[in-house]
Amino acid sequence: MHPHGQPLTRRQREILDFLNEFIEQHGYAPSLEEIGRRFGLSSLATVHKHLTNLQEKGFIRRAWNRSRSVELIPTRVGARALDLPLLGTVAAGSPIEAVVSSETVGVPEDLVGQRDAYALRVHGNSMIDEQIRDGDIVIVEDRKTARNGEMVIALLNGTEVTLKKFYLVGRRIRLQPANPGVEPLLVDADQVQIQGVVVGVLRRY
Amino acid sequence: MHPHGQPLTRRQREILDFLNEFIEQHGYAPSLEEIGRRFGLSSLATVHKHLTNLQEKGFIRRAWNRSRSVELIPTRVGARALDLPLLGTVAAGSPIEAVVSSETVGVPEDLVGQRDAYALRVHGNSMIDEQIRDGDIVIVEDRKTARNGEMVIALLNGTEVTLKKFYLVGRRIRLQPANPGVEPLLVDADQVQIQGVVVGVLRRY
DNA sequence: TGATTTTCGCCTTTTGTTTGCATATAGTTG
DNA sequence: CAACTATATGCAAACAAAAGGCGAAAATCA
Repeated sequence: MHPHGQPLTRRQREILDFLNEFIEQHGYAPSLEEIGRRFGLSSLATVHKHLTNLQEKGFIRRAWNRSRSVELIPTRVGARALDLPLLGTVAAGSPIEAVVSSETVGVPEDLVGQRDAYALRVHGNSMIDEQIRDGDIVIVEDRKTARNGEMVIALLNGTEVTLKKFYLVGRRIRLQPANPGVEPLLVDADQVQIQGVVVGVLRRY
Repeated sequence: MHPHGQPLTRRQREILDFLNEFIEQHGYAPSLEEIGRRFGLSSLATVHKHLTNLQEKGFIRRAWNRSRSVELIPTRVGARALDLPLLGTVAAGSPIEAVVSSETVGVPEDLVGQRDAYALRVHGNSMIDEQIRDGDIVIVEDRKTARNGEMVIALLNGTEVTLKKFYLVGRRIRLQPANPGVEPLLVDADQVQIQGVVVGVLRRY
């Protein structure tokens, strides 16, 4: 459970939580006074002692006598991650907005196979019935073919790009929206081009 | 979160942010005077010292005595993934089944801070209203404290472990289930222990 | 030459460190 | 159990060093 050394006391845990939160928010560490104020401690010596304890237990690191120099010691890094390009935004029914920026998203490598893949940010709640919400990132495997039930990025008539579920019905293709209120599309196979298949979803809170 | 060397102070962070923003907008770096004007500094020596500090900490690079020569050192070297332990299965209302197996899950490092975290597999569809479905993996940051609206792993009376949304109401804590049909729990603060906060969701198709 | 950057003292504010003392609590041992 | 020990937690004050700041002069670049 704890990749670090010894277990923490309640107080130490609270302080560590605060450090984590503060650094996350501000981009720099709190001063001893700020820590003390947060916990109602009137003496900086107390805070200093706590930090020393956290350091000895291996949870933080400090430079000597340096302002705001506490650093959290990161958890072990093990697996590799792929840096997939974040190609744009997609919402059911509207075309992908291509993003010029070279934004990338770190993705665990076992989420995507050997093939090429990219990421799209989901816009709107139209896929909510597939448990995909606004802001989520979908991992798309770059494939031209799909199997029944897979969620695909489909290009219709060379213009419209949508995110729908894929079903092959005879010689036709049914594209089922995630939203049950919207009618499914039934089109000829040569009018739709599969751009990719959704293989994963990533959400951060 | 900081792939660079040493941590920054507040002022240094502000100046670095400004550099970042300025270069982004103009395509070239600001002069010392422009930096000083932005922060109300009347002496360029002050600005120069700040830049020197930022350089020593490895955040910027400068050419000697050349105008507007500050360059930002790219912040992310490469995407890594943490190998988080898959500690067990959780379903709202039922305790976590601890899994002894040393299964791990690759998680993009920017999904979790630098703090301890672990993963839980979600069982059942009781969290479906939070767009979390059966089989999803939630990333849990190991924290003892939570803020309102966060989804937490809560230990009740030392026995029952549930996944609920956290709200602090006066001296009490309201634990709101994801399923709207289930009544929220209102308990004293000392009867509930936060085991962690959900910071991300991972799904593969 | 003009616009910038560097360097040099000197100052104030912020921040971390240390020392001394006190209480609570948990674990250990006679 | 009582006594002992170690650790965690806390306060207050004194101290030292880093960070932040100033103005002016020197050095460079274009």
